[in-house]
This record gives sequence, C-alpha cells and structure tokens, in this order.
Amino acid sequence: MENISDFIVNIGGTSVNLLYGDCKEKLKQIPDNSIDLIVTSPPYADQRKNTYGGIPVTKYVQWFLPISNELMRVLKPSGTFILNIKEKVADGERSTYVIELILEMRRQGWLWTEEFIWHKKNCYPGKWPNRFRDAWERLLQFNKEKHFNMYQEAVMVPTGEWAKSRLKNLSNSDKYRCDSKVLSGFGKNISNWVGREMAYPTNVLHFATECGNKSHSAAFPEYLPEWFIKLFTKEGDKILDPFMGSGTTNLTALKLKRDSIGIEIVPEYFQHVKSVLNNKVYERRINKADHPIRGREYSLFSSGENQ
Amino acid sequence: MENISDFIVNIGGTSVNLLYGDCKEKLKQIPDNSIDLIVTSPPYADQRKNTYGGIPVTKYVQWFLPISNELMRVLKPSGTFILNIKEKVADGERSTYVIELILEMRRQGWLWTEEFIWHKKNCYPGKWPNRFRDAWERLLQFNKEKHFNMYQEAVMVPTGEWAKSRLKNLSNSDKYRCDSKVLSGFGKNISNWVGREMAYPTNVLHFATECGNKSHSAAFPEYLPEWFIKLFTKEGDKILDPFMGSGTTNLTALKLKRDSIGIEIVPEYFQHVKSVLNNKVYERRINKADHPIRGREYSLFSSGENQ
DNA sequence: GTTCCGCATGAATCGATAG
DNA sequence: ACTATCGATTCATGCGGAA
Repeated sequence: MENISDFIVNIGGTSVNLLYGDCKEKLKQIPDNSIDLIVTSPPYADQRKNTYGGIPVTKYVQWFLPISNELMRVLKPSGTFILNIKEKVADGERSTYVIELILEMRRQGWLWTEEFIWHKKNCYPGKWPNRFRDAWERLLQFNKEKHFNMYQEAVMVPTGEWAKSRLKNLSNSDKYRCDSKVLSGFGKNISNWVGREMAYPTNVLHFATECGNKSHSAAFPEYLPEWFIKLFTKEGDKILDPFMGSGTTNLTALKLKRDSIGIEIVPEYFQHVKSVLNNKVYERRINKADHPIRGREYSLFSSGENQ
Repeated sequence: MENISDFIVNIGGTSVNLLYGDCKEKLKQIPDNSIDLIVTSPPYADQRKNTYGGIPVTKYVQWFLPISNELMRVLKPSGTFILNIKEKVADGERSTYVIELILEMRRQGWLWTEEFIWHKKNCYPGKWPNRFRDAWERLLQFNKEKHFNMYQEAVMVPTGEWAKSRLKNLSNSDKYRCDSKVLSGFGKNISNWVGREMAYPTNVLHFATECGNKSHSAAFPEYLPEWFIKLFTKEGDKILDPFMGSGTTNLTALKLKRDSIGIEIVPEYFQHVKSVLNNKVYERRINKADHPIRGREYSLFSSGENQ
C-alpha cells in the first residue's frame, strides 16, 4: 500500500477530507481555529497492538500531549473536544494514565468542562474473583473557553412519564421496574417519539457497543458521535477525528451534513473508509442519472432525514 | 452540647459504636488491622459549610491524606475502602482534587482497584446553558492488598435474558426497548426474582436517590452501603464510617448484623443517630417484655430478615 | 410480515505456563 | 523475578433461519 494519498470528496454539499498518516504530523495541515468539534477515540494504552503500535501505559501521556496541543491549535474558541478513553486494569489495579492525562492537559491550557459517562449496555463478559464486568467508559469534554457552542434541544429525549405509562399499558404490571426516567440516547426511532413530552438528557449516556455488526465492527458505535455532533454543532460546521478508524465519526458527520476531516495511519482502515465514500458517490450518481424517481431510497441524501 | 460522649450499644448481638469528634483524632482509638470495610462519603469540597467548615478545593487533598493514612492503618489487609466522592463544578470547570487525591493515595500505598459508577436514576433537576444534569458519582475502591474478601454471590441480579423475555411476553412489541439487561442494584424486591437465572452485576450501580424520605435528607441512600456491605463483608464483620452523618452506613450494618463504628463531629448528627439507636433498644425491650408475640413487627431484629 | 430461537462475537481480566 | 502468550470465564446484541 505504498501509494496511498489524501482524499477529499463532496457529497450533497458536504465534504469529507481523509488524511493518511500520523495525526501528529497531518494535523499541521489544518489551519488554526478552524474546527468546531473534535470527537475521537484514540487507541487505549496497550490495546490494538496488531493495528496500532500499542502505546504502553508508561508512555501514554507523553505520547498524547503533543497531539492534544495540535488539537487545541486547530479548534475554534467556541469549539469542543470530546475524548473517549478508558484506563485498563492490569494486575488487579486500575492504571492512572487517564487521570494523569487530564491533569497534564489542564496544564496545557485545556478546560476540563465535563466528564460524560458512557454506560455500555453490552459490556464484555467474564468473571473474576476480585472485580465485576467493566460497563462504562469516560467521555471527557475539553474546551478552550468557558463559553462554547451547545445546542441542547437537538438531543432531547422523551420523558420518563410517558415511557413509563407506555410500559405500564403494555405490561399491566408494575413489578417490572424500568430503570430510567430519562433514557439517554434512546435510539434510532427517535421519530416515534416526536410530539411527546421531551426532557434534556443527563451526563450519563446509555448506548450499546456495535458488536458482530458488519464486516468491520467499530468499537465506537454510531450513536456516540451522533449524539455529540448534534449537541455541539449545526449543519455546515466542521468536525475532526484524528483517529478515524473505521470512519464512524466522519460518516455520521456526513449523514448529519457536517463537513469533516478524518486522519488515519493504518492503511487498511484508511482505504476502507475511502472505498465506502466512493461507493456513496457512485450510488448517488447512479441514482441521479438513471433512477431520479428513486431518490428517496438513498435516505442519506434526502433532506429532512435528520429529523 | 458540651457534654457529648462516645456511645456503644449492642442490639441483638450486633454492636454499634459511635465516636464523637474529629475523625482524624478519633481514628487513633481504633486498633490496627481491625476493620473489614470502610464505606464513607466525606464532605465534598466547599459543601456543607455550615456543618463541616467547608474544606476549600485547594486544601482538600492535604486535608484528606492524614485521614486516609489512618484508615489504612485500621483496615485489615483483606479489607476494602469505598470512597464516595464527587468533584464540584466551579466556574464552568470540573475541579481536579478528586483525581489528584487518587494519585496521592496511591503514593500513600493504597491500591486503586476499581471505580464504580453510581448512576443516579433521579438526579437533581435543573437546566444550565453549558451542561446537563449531573447523574453520576464516583465510588472509588481502594485496597491494601491485591487479594481481598469479596462475596459476589450476595449481590447477584436477574439476567437480561429473563427480563427480556418477560418484557417481550408482556408487551408483544419489540419497539420499546428497556435500556438495561442487567440492572445493577435492582432494588428492594430482589426476592421476587429468586429462582430465576441470575448474573453478576457490573461496576455501574443504578440506584435511585432517596427523595422526601425522613426528616433529614441523607445524600447517601441505604442501597448504596447495603450493596457494598453485602459484597465485601459477612455477618459479624466490622464496618467503619469515619464521616457518619445521619448514620446510614451504621444503621444498615446493624440491619445486616455487622458490627460498626461511626465517627461524627457535628453534634446534631451525632445525637440524632444516638437517639435512633436508643429507640431501637427501647423498642426491643418493650417488644420482649410486653409483647413477645409481636416480635415480628420489629423486623430489624427478627432472624432471617436479611433474606 | 411477524416472532422466536440459536449462534458468533466482542477496546476484558486473571492465573497458569513457558521463555 | 519479570515479561509474553494462552485458555477459561461470561453475557448482551443483532443477525440469520425457521415456524
């Protein structure tokens, strides 16, 4: 894969720009203060050794700090940086590199404004004598300024009362106690709930990981970037994922009509996202040329799809 | 309240020992390696100024470290320390004293073995322009040794499969998706589920806060210490809460037949717990002397109540 | 079209075994 | 002693195929 080159495509007025290489270097191509939202999930320490190098716990902070420094440069003052990360447990103890990273990033100038909890519905199974299954990850929010863009209405969820009554009607038994008043990230069929009472979510998100999905299983479920993209950007804004992976963030940005940049160092991942995007262009051309009447089938490009 | 003195009571073979004063001093009365479990929720920084003096954010770590040092001394090598703590948000940013405390306690010799997430079902309402409601708190687990006592079977919960099939049977619709398969800390009526398939919980706990409960609103719901007491101790073990407050930990320990020690510096809190305990003794005496047949009414002391 | 059952598959962790 | 690899453990999910 010696001749891989950067790639840009425009689909329905929305651009996706793929940069191939080490994000620490490639970030230099991005202008200052040009990004509205960074959503990323870097390789965790000692994970993904086969694809990424597998950054050891002891080197993680010093490996990440130059990258976060560049991220600060490219982010707009009104922008937000969402970092999905999780410390590993080794030898019976939690490693501390994540909380050390938070402290160092603060010294770097970042404001640590929030810590969302991603409560994973389907966490990895297993049994050990000294611990239970790990069912959550950190979603750290960093900002450059105290005032940043936030569109809370975009992620409202149906209120518990209505959901509760629906459950009661169906079950005619109150012994089963559904465990949430406000279900953060209620799911795909949000349109079903339109017109009902809505409430703001909390800082605990409740998504499943996508496992055994398609050919490639992204550890980063689509719901996750979608939620943050809706919350922190509007149409036409620019989103960056410096550890693109299978491109979930960028494809979600495209779906939601936000321009995006993705950086990836692993050639297989890079080429895969590129081919997915090329397929979309191809489908769109076929669609326009031969079957104009079938336009709606490709819901990705139909207006109003966001709702 | 000048003449408040320490207090010990034995109810049904279980002792509760209340120590009045600053826990940093009072802890010295407790022998080395004598405690099986410490569960506590210390005053958070800048909170409860009226009662505790309000430790400022900048002094919090240095205030807590001498206490945690004493706690390490009194804890058995097989014991566990559960610390319920929450950083405050000040001026739009999360304080870092909690994660700094974790790092310092590790230097002190503690093992940071786990971070449970307490997902509060009904968190404090409100709306802010730059953040959502805070619906979780940290429950940090520290240990002295890598091998510690843990009784996982005591906190098992019904499996998702069973809950799922039950829900499906009742609802004949799969559009409504309840958001958890294994509900950590499913609630009081755990006995309803006995005989079904059970699974081990995760490290995300899912309790409601007790709202509108008694005269005083304890921020610490009973479920929380109960879950950890069942998980980390057996009957007859000794439990310590160095910041007793309204005594939830100690009263729960009594209910579960674990000896306990509670330390409290605020006279009103101390006297309140003392009077609650005295009432229990009184009720028990009345019960035994005059109404032996009504014994079961005072379920706290009836054997088999734990189940 | 539904609903139900069976199956593979995970950002996992520990303990034992091998260099 | 210290690292590297491997097997055992475990359960929610979404898929395919069958009634």
